[in-house]
Amino acid sequence: MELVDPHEIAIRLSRADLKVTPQRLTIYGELLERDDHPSPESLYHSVRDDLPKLSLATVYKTLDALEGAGLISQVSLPNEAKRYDANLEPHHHLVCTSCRKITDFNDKKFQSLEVQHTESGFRAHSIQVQVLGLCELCQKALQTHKSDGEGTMPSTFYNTTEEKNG
Amino acid sequence: MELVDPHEIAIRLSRADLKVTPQRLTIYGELLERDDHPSPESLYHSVRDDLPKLSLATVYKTLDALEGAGLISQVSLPNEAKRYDANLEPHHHLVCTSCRKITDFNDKKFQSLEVQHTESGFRAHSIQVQVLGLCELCQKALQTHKSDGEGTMPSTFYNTTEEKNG
DNA sequence: CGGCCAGATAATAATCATTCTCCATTGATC
DNA sequence: GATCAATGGAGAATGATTATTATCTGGCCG
Repeated sequence: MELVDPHEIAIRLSRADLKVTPQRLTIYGELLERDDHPSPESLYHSVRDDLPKLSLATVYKTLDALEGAGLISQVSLPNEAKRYDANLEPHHHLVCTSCRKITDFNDKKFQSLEVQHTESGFRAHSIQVQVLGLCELCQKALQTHKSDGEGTMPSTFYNTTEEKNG
Repeated sequence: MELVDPHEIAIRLSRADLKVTPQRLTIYGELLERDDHPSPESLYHSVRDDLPKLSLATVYKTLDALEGAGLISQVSLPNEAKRYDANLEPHHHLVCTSCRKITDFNDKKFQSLEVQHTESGFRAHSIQVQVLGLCELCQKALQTHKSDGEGTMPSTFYNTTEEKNG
């Protein structure tokens, strides 16, 4: 996603009043390099080459700290482990309901949505949009294996606000 | 939310090829009457007057079955238990980041969002919008207790796609 | 009417993600 | 170098959810 050198990462940590440690440099650096919105587990496995002694709990703590400091954010799906995102620019997500890949997604129409709603006294401060569907690979896979009875499709995932086109 | 008589509920279950049982009638009926998007736990407690022997696992299974049949949907928040919604009309949600109340939300601008995106081959089929902010009660509570250092605000909840107004 | 089958339910154990507890380590400051 | 606070590691504990297994219920066949 972004190529950020360790020094820059260190600066960001310091600015956020987080102590600069190898664990944080590595985990945050890894997250910055990836654009697949990894889970804590996934990050844990990714950085074990660099930090063989790292414990999973530390990954969780580090991600909590980074999120608390506003350096990263969560992009979580129902019925799944947390996923994290180091891209702080306002953007939304394409979510593949088959392989669950999450892709960043920018669109003027969505970008410009205002959140000044005061319905029933609610004061909005941000908005999240998730576009659900099938990524290119899963479309192909489903076409190829159509005779399998669509078994690749998870049975219960995201039923809210289906478009009514049928 | 809706007042649906047991007979109507029974019809819906039958149409969905679900056997009509007291548990399902009660749980689905309860969910239809509520507009707070309850969790399985919450539903479990709500219906214990009617079904004292009900087990929590049955609530989960019933909700799974109803969701699988397309009669209800999930509205889940990160770091929380599942929440369910019996309102199948296309709509979105206002989420209070303090008390986590979820309110249904309809807006033409959001309603009309098309999901014909084919970015990088992605085929969209539905869209979810969550508007995050503070409900009326929590706004008041925060104003009243301002001196408490905003302690009412959960530290980590939904950092994605903050509006940049400040 | 009594037994049988399928699906539904209850009770309980198991699983998974996540968090907590407790102690060791580190780094900054004196 | 000693001290204090923050951090990290190991593993236990927690909470939500799911799986397992046995029990129950209601329709159907004789």
